[in-house]
Amino acid sequence: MQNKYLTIYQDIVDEIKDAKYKPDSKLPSENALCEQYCTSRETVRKALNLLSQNGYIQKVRGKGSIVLGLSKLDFPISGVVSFKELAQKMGDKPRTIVHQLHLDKPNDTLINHPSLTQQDRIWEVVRSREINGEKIILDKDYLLQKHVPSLTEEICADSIYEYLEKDLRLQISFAKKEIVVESVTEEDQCYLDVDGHDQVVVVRSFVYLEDTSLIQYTESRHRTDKFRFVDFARRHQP
Amino acid sequence: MQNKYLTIYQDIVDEIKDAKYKPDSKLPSENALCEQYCTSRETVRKALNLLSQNGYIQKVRGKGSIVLGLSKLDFPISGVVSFKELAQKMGDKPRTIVHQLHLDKPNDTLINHPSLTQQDRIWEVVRSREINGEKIILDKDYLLQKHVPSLTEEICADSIYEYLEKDLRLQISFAKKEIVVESVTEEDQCYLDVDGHDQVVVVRSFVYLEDTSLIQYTESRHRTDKFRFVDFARRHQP
DNA sequence: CAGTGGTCTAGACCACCGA
DNA sequence: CGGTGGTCTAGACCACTGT
Repeated sequence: MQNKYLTIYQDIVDEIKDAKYKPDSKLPSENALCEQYCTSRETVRKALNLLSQNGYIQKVRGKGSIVLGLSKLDFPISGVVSFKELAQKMGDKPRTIVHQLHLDKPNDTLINHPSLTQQDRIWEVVRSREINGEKIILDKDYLLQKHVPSLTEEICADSIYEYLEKDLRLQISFAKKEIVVESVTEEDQCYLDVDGHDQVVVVRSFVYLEDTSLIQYTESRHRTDKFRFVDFARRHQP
Repeated sequence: MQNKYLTIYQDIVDEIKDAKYKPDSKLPSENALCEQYCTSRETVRKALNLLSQNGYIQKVRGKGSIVLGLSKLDFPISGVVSFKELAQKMGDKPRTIVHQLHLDKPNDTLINHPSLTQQDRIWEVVRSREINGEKIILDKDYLLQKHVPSLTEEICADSIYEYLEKDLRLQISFAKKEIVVESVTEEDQCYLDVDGHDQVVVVRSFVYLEDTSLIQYTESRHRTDKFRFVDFARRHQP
């Protein structure tokens, strides 16, 4: 069995999704949940804080914990999510076309990164993502060979993330992400159905492992008319 | 004096910014911090968790807390941030031009929102934001009069957020945000220096108070060449 | 007022890491 | 092995909400 507080968290998430706790209604009080789960209050509070951070509830002092409308469900991208997870949520038939896959020296973007030395070799992967028959995303991935010794076309056509986490047992921890709009390049025109657009949305991410070492740099280029980024943001006081 | 754990948090943030704790070095252990701040371990851990959530450190079990490179400093937008806060970080001279300010019935976007009734009246504010002499952002704000009884041009030209939080003492709690790219409208051409662009980045936000009631809907329309969204995302396991 | 969530304490045991 | 962070407990006091 896993953590007690994660169990409670998952339990309540399920109950919210099953509408046993309805939006705008209140969760049982923390003390009540302590009894229900036979645990201490701090443990219950850990679970509730997770629920709050992930947008399921809102805690109000002196009143209780209010269940929010199901914000999470229509979150295409938020945090670090892979294309496969995303496509599955959208219920479409995704297709991935691998255009390039080879080892190379670090490029200009990576060469100065502190986690890298000149000797490091980088897997360079270029893929188009197709949804409903249209190539709307161009993904350029750069993976450090010291963390990912080998890589095949089959893996790239499926999901690199899944391979990293399930097979290599690597723990992705966090990512720094930038979203900007840029002009289409020749490469975009070659690998995307640009459909007359002259700009693309570019999402650049540096992805890190639990020990804070860089494992991947990604440039994800989206056709502007198909791009949507949804976020749930708490105003942090500190 | 404020919270003990917030004090510790702020203290360490300052020390990271002053380079007393350097990137890739380790923070003192939790037990050491307990002694240093004369407090219990859970309190220290609360502060460290905040640091971790905000991208200052990365905790590694069995090793310690590693100071990350200063990610937060070059974050133009992340979470809920006002234009004034943003402009100040960029060190530019911002200017706000108020084009419209009046009370009206809820529009199509708001009419079906659960926090609203047909009787509610909405402050409608249209403003251009100018940086370095160019009008690059068009902000369309809709504020619920039941939460914001009165509004003046002076307030809108300064900062609505500051007025809400400092004067009205309202606690902004969270926001649901969407980012998409759309074609420029006539209104954009009228109030923005579109400069030949035919698309804008649109950030739509629903802003909520601590009691989960809606206070504001905002449409922020950015010239694509000046838009940049930076995010620090942790992969959440649960 | 009683009940709620927010903070804090002083312990405990565990899993993990490095020497 | 000792030191680290991760989890958990059983209490305590506080600030806030409603009635």
